[in-house]
Amino acid sequence: MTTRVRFAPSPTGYLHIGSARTALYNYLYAKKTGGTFLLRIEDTDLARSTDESTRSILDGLKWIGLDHDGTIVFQSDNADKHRETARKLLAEGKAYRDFTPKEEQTDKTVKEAIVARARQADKNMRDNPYRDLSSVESDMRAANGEPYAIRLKVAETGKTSFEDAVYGLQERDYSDTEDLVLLRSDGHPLYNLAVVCDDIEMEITHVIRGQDHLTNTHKQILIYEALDVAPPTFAHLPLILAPNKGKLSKRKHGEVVSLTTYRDNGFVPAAFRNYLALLGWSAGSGEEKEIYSLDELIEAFSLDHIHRSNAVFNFHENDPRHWTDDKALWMNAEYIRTMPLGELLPLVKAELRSSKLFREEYDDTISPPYEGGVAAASADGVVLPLQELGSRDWYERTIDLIRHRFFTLKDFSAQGRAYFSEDYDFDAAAIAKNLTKFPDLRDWLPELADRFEPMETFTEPDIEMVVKAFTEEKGTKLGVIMNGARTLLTGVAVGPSMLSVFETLGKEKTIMRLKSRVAWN
RNA sequence: GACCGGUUCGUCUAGGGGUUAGGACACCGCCCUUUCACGGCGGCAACACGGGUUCAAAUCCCGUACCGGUUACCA
Repeated sequence: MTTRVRFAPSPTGYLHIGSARTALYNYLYAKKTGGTFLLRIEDTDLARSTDESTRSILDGLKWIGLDHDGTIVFQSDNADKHRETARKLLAEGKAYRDFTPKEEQTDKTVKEAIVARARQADKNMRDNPYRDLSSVESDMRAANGEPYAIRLKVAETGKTSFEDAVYGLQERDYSDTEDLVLLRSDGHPLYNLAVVCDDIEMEITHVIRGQDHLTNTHKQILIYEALDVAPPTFAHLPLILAPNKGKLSKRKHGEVVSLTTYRDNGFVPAAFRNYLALLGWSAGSGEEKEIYSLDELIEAFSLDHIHRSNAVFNFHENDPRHWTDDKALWMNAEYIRTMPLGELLPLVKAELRSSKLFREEYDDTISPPYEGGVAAASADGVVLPLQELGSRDWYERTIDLIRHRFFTLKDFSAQGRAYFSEDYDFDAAAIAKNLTKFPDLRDWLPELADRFEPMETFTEPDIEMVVKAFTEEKGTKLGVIMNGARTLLTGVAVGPSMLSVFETLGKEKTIMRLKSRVAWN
């Protein structure tokens, strides 16, 4: 029997990172076992489900690279089958009609009711007066149009048990499980019924989902048993918690919990996927690897290395530099600086495009692509100065140069803006540290520009000679000139070797910016 | 309250009877250097607590504490 798993989100908001991780684990397990990864949208809560949420979930899955197999199942399409199943159970005497009038409740009153019920100890789960109503009377009252819900008739004694692939043997006494409602009095099928029916119909072999469903599982097993169908294997996942070890929610924690936030804030999908995979699972057995490609994850993944304890997602509110978990940020930086340039380029292109910094000549396909680390050369093997390279070569080499200190793709258009536009901002701290502190630079930098003017080849060795001679002449330190120039040329205090910056920007821009007075005012 | 889980550095984790308790992130220091959030080297830092079992417990058992989940005619 081949493995069939499903990811079954309810479209009541954006894709939560915890859900994204659940989807990832399902995907990894399917790929690992050569199985099928299905997608089911659990949209039976009509009041809260929205198409927009569905779209956002689909976008998120696509972004993080989890393509599902087969067509998407919308649970609401199966409502008739769910109702039929409930009626079948009723006809077989495994469920009963509950004529207790429905209480009108809001989310708030429900929570209050749960707390209130908690206070009454030793509640008997079988005290429903309609549980043992004769079928004759039940049928009669129903025929009279009296509204009723259908509840599963849970046996008086016994227990449900199953072997969870993560948490091991799970047992629950029937006396701890109520006669759960299968069908609402308005005919609407409820979650546990719908899930079981759909999982049976979709021939799901492994249910991999959050640990918050652990107790639901006992109810669902009861339904499987009533239906006389063997339940699938269950694997429950530890939860992802907020820094205070509480629930990670949109209400409380805002957009850090939404997958789309990471897409919109310059994350490399593979990096975030890698991070998520390691939050609740590890390869074990002394493996000290952190960076995993998708193929490596599939290769290493197994249910028995999923952790049992919840993990804290350690972001820092009100700290822009640590706005999300440090390890996620680090991993993203790691991907940006080490991934093959060819894979990074499309991501950077999208970022620069959205900031209107991308120019079509960067895409010029006439010149061969820059491969990273190797200087571009003309046909006869002579290394060409950068400014003589084609636009595409210049662009690709520049991206390769500046990516080493970037944390997100946003940095290419923010800190990296000066490489692509004349319209860039100056960091106040950088100006204070590298320019205003040395007033002489006000005259020296334009003067340095004059020294560059007559240069025929504007390459690193030549530039170095000119700058060094200039520094000695002025009797100052090389750092003063270099750092001042860096601030003026790029607007920021950090970046690659200054000689590469000069060469990358080219003679013309270098001269122009050195003479500019903008930063000084 | 009841039922069910969980507890190794600040965080993610390895280790599951004998280890100087390992790695990663963060933080700190040194080196490299014209700057730097790159790179190199190093440092700080953990087995929740109490009993037992055992020659030996972070590891097995029991209890306590704390944290989490569930307890809907929500999903």
